[in-house]
Amino acid sequence: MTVIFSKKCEYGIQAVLYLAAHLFNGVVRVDVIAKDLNIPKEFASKILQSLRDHGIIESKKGKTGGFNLAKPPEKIKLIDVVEAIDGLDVFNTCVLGFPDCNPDNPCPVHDKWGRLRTEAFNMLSEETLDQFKEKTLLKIKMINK
Amino acid sequence: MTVIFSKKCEYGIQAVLYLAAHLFNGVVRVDVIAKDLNIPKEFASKILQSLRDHGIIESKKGKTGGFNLAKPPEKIKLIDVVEAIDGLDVFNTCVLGFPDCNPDNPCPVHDKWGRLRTEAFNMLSEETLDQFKEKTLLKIKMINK
DNA sequence: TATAAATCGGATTATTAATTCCGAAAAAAG
DNA sequence: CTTTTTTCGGAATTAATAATCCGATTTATA
Repeated sequence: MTVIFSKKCEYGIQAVLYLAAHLFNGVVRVDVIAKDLNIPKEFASKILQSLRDHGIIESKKGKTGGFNLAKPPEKIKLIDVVEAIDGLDVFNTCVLGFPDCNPDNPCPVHDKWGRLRTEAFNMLSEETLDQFKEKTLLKIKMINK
Repeated sequence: MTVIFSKKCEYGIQAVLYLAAHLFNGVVRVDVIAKDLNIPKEFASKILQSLRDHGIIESKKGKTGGFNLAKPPEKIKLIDVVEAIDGLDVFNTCVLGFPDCNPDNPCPVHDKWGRLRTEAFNMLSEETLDQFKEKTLLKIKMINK
């Protein structure tokens, strides 16, 4: 096994990209999102609720209910979703699991890995959701083909 | 939660680095390794057995038994340990969990992430265990201080 | 050859992550 | 105001990973 983000986080990112790409107007129902992204519906529901609690998306209840982004897509970054669901520990914890890995007491790969980690963090922090729209639409179109 | 390598793999890497740094001659007992690295003894035992099955380390049974590297440290890379325990899926699977993520059908971060992933793979493939000896010794000295 | 000290390996337990179930509450529409 | 359709939220279940237990086997040594 090897994971970078938890399933929750992966699905959360997918869902947020999805919502950013489906900004006509109004909300999208969980079952639609879940179907389009191949996410178990009830699981998607939980994840969306959690993203709502974190202020990234918002929900409308009742008939005609569903979810949409809480802010314009230019104001949301992938790192926000990661932070909300998995937290930012990957970017601070030793890859090799050594205790107290820090510049004064580094693990054998501390420096090299640190650089990679920073690049990864930047990658998730630099672009905003609107910049992923085209690619997201293309990808989603392919999922259920 | 967020993980890159499983605990098994983290501990496995630590143990292999440890053995490479403790190349006097002869084997090291599991309980010594486990104590020095703060790994639960029985768990360490299982992981070492698995690394032995993969030909990375070897074991000597009975009194005066223990473990040592199966090959000289110049011939072992960290990626070998990763491959043996977690496999190489992280380097081939979509970070965002999208299905069928490949150049023809890329996820929104496919290219950028691909580059990072390659760097990570190289980092684990370029250096051999002997090159980590000094750093490993320093680190281990600090763990139980 | 008996004893002590180690690994071996299979089974079990514990913990955490992933997923599902379901009744309650909300809101639109007939 | 009743029905329909949706989110809400808490509990339960399942699956995967992490960790432990323990008796059997191996080997050195007294």
